Amino acid sequence: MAKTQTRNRGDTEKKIVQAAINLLAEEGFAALGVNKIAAAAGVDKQLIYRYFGGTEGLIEHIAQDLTLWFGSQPVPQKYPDYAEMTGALLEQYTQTLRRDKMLRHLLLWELSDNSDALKTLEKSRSLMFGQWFMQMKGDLEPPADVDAPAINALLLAAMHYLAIRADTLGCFAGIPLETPADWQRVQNAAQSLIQSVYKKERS
Amino acid sequence: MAKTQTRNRGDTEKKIVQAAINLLAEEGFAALGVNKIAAAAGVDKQLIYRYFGGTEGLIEHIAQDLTLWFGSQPVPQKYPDYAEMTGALLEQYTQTLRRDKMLRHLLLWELSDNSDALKTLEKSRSLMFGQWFMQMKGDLEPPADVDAPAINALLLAAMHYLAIRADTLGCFAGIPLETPADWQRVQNAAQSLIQSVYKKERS
DNA sequence: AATTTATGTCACTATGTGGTGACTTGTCAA
DNA sequence: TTGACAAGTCACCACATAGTGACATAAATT
Repeated sequence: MAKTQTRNRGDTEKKIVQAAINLLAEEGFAALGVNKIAAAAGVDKQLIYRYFGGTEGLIEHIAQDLTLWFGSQPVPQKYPDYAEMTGALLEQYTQTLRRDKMLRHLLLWELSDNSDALKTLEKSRSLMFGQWFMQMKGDLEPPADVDAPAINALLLAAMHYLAIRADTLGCFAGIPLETPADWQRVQNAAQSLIQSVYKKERS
Repeated sequence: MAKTQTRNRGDTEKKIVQAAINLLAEEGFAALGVNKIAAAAGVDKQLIYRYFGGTEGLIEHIAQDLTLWFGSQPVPQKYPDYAEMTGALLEQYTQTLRRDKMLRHLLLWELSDNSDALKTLEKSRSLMFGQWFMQMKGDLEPPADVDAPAINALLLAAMHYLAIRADTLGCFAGIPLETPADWQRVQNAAQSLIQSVYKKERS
């Protein structure tokens, strides 16, 4: 059989990182302490300090793993105009948001904590999102009389908030956020906003 | 001089509640522990257990104070149509959101915690907001072909997210959220969405 | 004035957290 | 085979948290 070592730094490092990611995905950032991570990894917490320099170092280390995690977005297509492209992007992104509990935990974490580790993590994630957007955008341009970046930010922000909120309250402003039908309604509302603001008049 | 008692349950109860509210306003819900509240109120924590039954009971007790706190919204006016009214409402609410750090802390708390106390707090706040909305709405009606409640929820959700996010990251999706000019841009984008979706065609 | 009630104070337990020094032991090279 | 270094283990510290029992004293009641 293969040479199985009882002591292997690389393996335990992976175990620690994986335990932290799982913990974040399942219980949220509040559970991300040295003790819990060590317990979840089946490892002494001393090793977290030795190999990563504590929780902060560990977070910085898993940042790249996380950004890669979210980098696996669907393939870009060609869209007829800016409105269609924005609509498709928002729809896709919202579905990802609804499926990936870890992403929601991460976004909530960004809202709650302002440590340096989180800032770098947000920065790289934001960068990767920007690249994805540019890829989908292609050479499409929004109408000159609307502030497309601000409008995109508004709609993304709304989806972020509603997705996080669905985990705890399950509704917002009288709009339920539980069933797929509930979310279809939200999606439709967002699409109507996009359509009307970008195609309000085709002179 | 007035009869000043050194021992007065009513006074210390008020001190405790006020300390909790101040703590929430300044440091957020993470600081809302029995120890910190007692220290801030200059009172032994034992009294918190005796009078309120611990932190949870205290939270339920201050819920009404908080809802009253946010109930002091500006006077409603008359607006020509639904779009104008919605726009004014969103603008007013966003300004409140930007000014009141405690409100932001409360909203973040609602996203992070799903205890029963928070649910009741959210419910009463939501109810009060609904009344305020109805008061501003009057007999105005949105166009029949748009899902106005969902659109309102989207825009409010966006503002919630951006307001909370401004406290930590200071920007979102490439849109800065620091200066009044930054926020004016966001407001303009929201207004353009409202205008276009409600007035897309006046056939 | 005496007594009872309730208000306030203190000390303490139990638990969890981040963090560190000292120790044993496996692994690999000389 | 032997020695050295790294990997892993354990015991501890200091601190903060929630929660409780026992006690002193001010205030109200008799």
